[in-house]
Amino acid sequence: MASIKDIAKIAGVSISTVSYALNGSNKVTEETRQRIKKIADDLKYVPNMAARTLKRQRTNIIGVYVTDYRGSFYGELLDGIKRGLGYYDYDMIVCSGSRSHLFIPEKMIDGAIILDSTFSTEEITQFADEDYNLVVLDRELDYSSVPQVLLDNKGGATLAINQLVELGSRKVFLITGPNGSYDNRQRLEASVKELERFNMSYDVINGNFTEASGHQAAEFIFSKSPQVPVDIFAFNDEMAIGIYRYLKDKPYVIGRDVRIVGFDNIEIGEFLEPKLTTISYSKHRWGIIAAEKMIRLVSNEQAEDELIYTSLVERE
Amino acid sequence: MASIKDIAKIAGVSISTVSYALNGSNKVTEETRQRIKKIADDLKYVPNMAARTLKRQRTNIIGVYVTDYRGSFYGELLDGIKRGLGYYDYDMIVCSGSRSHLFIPEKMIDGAIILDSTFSTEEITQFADEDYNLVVLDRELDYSSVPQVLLDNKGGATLAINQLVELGSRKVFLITGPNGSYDNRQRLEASVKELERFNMSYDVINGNFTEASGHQAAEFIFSKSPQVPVDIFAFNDEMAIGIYRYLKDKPYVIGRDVRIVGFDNIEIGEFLEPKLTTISYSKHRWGIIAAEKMIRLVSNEQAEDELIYTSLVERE
DNA sequence: TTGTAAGCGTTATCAC
DNA sequence: GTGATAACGCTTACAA
Repeated sequence: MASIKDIAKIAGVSISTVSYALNGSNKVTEETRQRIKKIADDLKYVPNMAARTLKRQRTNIIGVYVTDYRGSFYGELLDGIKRGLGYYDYDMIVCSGSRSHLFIPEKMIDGAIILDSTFSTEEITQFADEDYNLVVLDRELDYSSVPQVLLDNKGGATLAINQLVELGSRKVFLITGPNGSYDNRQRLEASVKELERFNMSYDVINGNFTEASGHQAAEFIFSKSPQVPVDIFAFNDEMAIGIYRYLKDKPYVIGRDVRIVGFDNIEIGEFLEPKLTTISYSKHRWGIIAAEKMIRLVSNEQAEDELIYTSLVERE
Repeated sequence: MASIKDIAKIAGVSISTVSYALNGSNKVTEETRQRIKKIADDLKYVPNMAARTLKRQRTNIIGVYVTDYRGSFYGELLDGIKRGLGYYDYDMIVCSGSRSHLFIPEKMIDGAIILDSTFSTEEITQFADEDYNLVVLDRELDYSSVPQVLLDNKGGATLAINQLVELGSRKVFLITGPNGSYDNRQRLEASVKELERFNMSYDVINGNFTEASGHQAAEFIFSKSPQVPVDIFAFNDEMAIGIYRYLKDKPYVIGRDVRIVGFDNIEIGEFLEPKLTTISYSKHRWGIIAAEKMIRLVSNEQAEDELIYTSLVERE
């Protein structure tokens, strides 16, 4: 509410003196600084963001865009980003929905970290052409100015297939995500490649990363009374959970008659019975690295693409 | 990048004409409006947020403050708030961490919806005194200008106890949240009151709403080889999950030897074996109502407190 | 119907 | 060391 004008009036100095005093310039005596700071505190002065931004042409805020707020997937990632940005005195806000895409050209934020399928790649490249600072976590882009921090989906899928191979699998059901998803395409490509290397047969069943689609896929598989053991690589854990749910009142025993590998290592997996074997990676680290890339961008430094490696979590 | 100045220059008009044309004022001919709009589009003009805010003195953005980003708890709530605000042309950003509290006095946001224990109640009342628009979801406050949208914790706790009573319970273990939590205190108070009404005995075991503390509580209870059935009211689902995990390799059978009621109805509950009985409420509706209160505030209308009612979800 | 100009709250450049 | 003052990009009352 109070502005530097008010402070200046009370202190009997000009507004520029107030500004200098408050911003720690050495152009003002220690004594006046103290006096002015005291008045500012008494008035509970806080600089107006809009005015400061208008002048400075930056906000020190980074926007993180997510597809939606649901799911236990984002929490750790956001924590990581926030931590990474905090080291460098940047604030973070989390946004979702296409209206908030406007924050970018409006210059409300100094940069955007994107894990949000409501951004079209075209939209992103347009922003990139206009020199906004962007980091993408959910797609490949042929834009050297937009660093990508991507999951090593191929490595993860290869690990998953190998695990099934080691268990003696002869045939694998692949339950995929939606076609539009970059992660899905990568996982599929690597899985097929690895399966063919071992000369194994496989069936591709289209899912869409939701628990419901996993349930459906299981229905499809088991309604044909397949030969046990049935081996399944679900391209994410949520779909694997759908399979668990389908099998709950069926005679098939998970771990013996059905072997499932998931992807993402979401929290629930550990509470399933039996615990879900899955492909894991550090979401926290993913966030920290994304933040680092963004910091480099706003500092006008070059930022390289980076891969987040995966590992197999073998459970029951 | 392009400003109305650029547009004015190209169109050969003054900046005010551009502003009028773009803001749909009827002070300019349809013809010039079209011409100017065309140029603006070509230049990909987007108004600068800081400048507009500085002039208008509002941002049309509401900040939602959460304690942290983890847990599957917030997703639906945020969805609800976003939906509720969207109806009225307000944007929403999600914030966490004490640094971002500054957004409020900086006037970066027109109001704050708070579900964030890092706000002290003193801080909130100070902001309220300075006439910022606040809605709280996580505490009681004697401030008529700050509407509260609270869970009916007492109703929920009463339901939980009644459920155990109906199952024939004689004694109940209450596993609480942290002392500082308003929700926890309410649940405890109502539970005790209800238990005493039925003349039942009970033990209070201090937890802190984390899964780990639920696990510990279970360890404490079962290490004393208690008389079965053991009846437990865990003040949230996460702690109930901790109990499940503890009991996994123990001889006690949940549903027969141990009966547990949780609180919150988080998603995981349905995948536990057996499914978790819990106290439920619509997080989505909670969010929508919180948004409505905020809209009333920014419209300078009176907003009443409101309670979000709970129900028992009886599972296995 | 269009243009001029003041003002929003800061920061920063220049005189003094 | 301090004070005027221009500038950031926009909206809007008023003048033309």
